[in-house]
Amino acid sequence: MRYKTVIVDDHPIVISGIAGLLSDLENIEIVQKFESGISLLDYIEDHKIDLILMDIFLPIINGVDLCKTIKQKHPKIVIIGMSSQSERSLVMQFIQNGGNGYILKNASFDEFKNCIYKAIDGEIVFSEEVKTIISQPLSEDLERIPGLSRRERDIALLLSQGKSTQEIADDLFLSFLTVQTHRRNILQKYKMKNVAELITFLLKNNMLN
Amino acid sequence: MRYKTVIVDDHPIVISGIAGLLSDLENIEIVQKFESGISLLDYIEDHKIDLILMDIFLPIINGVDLCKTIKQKHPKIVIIGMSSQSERSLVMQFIQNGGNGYILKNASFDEFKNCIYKAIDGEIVFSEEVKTIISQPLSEDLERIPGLSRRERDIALLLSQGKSTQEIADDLFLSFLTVQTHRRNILQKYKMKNVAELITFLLKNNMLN
DNA sequence: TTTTTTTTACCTGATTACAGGTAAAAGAGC
DNA sequence: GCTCTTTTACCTGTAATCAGGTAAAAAAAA
Repeated sequence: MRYKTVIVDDHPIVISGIAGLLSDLENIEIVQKFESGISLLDYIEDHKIDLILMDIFLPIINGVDLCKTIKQKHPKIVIIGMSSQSERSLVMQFIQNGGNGYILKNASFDEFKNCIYKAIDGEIVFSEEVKTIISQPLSEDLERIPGLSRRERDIALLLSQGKSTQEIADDLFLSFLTVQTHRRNILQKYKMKNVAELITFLLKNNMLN
Repeated sequence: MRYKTVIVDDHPIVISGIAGLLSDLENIEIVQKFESGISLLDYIEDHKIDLILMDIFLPIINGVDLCKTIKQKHPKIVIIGMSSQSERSLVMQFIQNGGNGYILKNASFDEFKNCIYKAIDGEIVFSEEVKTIISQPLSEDLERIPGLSRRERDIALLLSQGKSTQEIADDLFLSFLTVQTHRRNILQKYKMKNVAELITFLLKNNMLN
């Protein structure tokens, strides 16, 4: 049996690179290439597909949402995500939305081939560098940081827009004193001296938006 | 004459994609492929090269510095930069350091071919999307933003670390009042209400570090 | 249901930031 | 030389933040 495979990437060069790589694999058949997720969604309704290799950073619709949409209707299709750089949270998000694996584009040809074969066999696969990314920071980066509550995030966002305590209170229909308490709690939670340090911290850790 | 060409990219897939593309061009001969700039610098001393296609985001040494180094010793080599996303300032920097062109990786095969041919003929070339990037934002993004002076950047950096006016004054051996003046000037320059808004602005525009 | 977290709210005092105006010395550019 | 920008510095007053303690609804989790 030959696995009907499609490639989704907004870089023509990358598509041709992957296509060249996959042409070595006998039981993989490339049936189509796409530069956006929209065109893939059209195609998928009328054609049988077994395997999808997709870039995560795509125009219009991103890889995570694309994966989720496809998996809802076609759970049997094996989907492998790719990107140049990667963050732990992004990889986890992709897997939680049904992805069968994640490969960094700096992976070697052998890594690519191994991952694809294992994914077809039903395994969840990661390229080497992805493995180190998702295993290491678990103890320090994500578990150490408590995370903002909904209200705290609202207030932090308004703080980053330069609003004063009074303005935030007016915006959220709260008492001045309530907002003041939230401010203090946020600062204490991360042991920050003032909003300046807090916002630097929040922005660098992508905790706003 | 066949142009001796090397490709530098830390993604094996991209290398093979470009190699596949260039194999169609009769007067281009790919003599070597590299995953980092260091190995290229070694190679270049002992071998004749006419054309280099290089990724800008490389490990250890970045594309801009690599281009500068090569051009100092070998000004006749034609160097074309590539990247996935691009900022205006980065493209300009690359050209100012001797680059002969810049192509976004989402360019079509035809764009790639055209750019390479024109670059060989001595032109400075850009792919379509790069052209729009470097022409459009001139009036709003870059010229509108005055930029921080050295001292202002020092102070802004310490502010982002949560330091108070007095602490900054102590750190930089300045009067409290001097730092206060700088703070006000920075806020006025960008019409920001307070440090919170300022730091959001500076970080989002990569104006710190 | 009980427990924990979140959200709401108040009081006080010390510290700091912000807005206004002013100005001289040093350096860069023409 | 002159001009513009930058860096340095001072004074005053108002407004806002920060740190301390306290506490009761409301919501979420156990």
